[in-house]
Amino acid sequence: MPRASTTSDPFSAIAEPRRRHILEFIAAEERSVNDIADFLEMRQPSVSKHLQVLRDVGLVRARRDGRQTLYRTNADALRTIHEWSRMFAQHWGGQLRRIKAHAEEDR
Amino acid sequence: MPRASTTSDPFSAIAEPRRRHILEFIAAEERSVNDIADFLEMRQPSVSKHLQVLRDVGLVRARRDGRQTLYRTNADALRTIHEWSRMFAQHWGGQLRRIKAHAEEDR
DNA sequence: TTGACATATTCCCATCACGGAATATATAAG
DNA sequence: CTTATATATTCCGTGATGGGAATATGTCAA
Repeated sequence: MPRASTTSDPFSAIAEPRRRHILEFIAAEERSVNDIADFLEMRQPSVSKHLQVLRDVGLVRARRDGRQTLYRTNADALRTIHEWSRMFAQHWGGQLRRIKAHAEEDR
Repeated sequence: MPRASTTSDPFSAIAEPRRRHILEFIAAEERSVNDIADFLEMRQPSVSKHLQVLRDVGLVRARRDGRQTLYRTNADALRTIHEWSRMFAQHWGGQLRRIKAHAEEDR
């Protein structure tokens, strides 16, 4: 049986490096499909398909602006992943101070 | 082209729900292969194969103890994922902000 | 309408991940 | 050494994945 469907699980969606790159690029501000394609040196159809996957799992949102479609991250969905990985924080190495600092941040 | 090899990237490794379950189960204390298989109701070879993947990307460590092999999480590796998802933290709770900012709905 | 631009979708295909079953290896006990 | 237990590995079949190419859809301007 193959991996969990990429269109039903944020963890699978970010398994693809290209999709992580897209998320990183649009994190600061919304971008059009071609902006993404140009910056990441990908073909437009490939970008559109990745964006569709990211939309299906709720990791990005889209907004029409004339002929363009602007995409932005839905950071709240990425929070799921952050929370999950946080489960292991108690075993992280490093100073207690750093762990405390993270605890404060996540509040 | 398929997804990035599951044996080279922690993000791909945790894309599989079973592997996340394994990580969750052994997070508290190290466990043997059969303990994992019993608890998660999986076949032993399947567990061994998933553990091998997790070892290859450094997410778990193994220790021989007689006939058993005890596995534990390498939480520092999971920290990579935590840090990556933290990149989007500045936009968390942004749902309300966005609703205020844009009256128009997505697409 | 026609044409240019922007994005989405469809089809094809090589690749690879997963589970199942069988088997191999390793360690301990008798 | 032989046997039982614990885990690892191999082989196979099925099915999802992502890129490429072509095409479709959508939007604006003249």
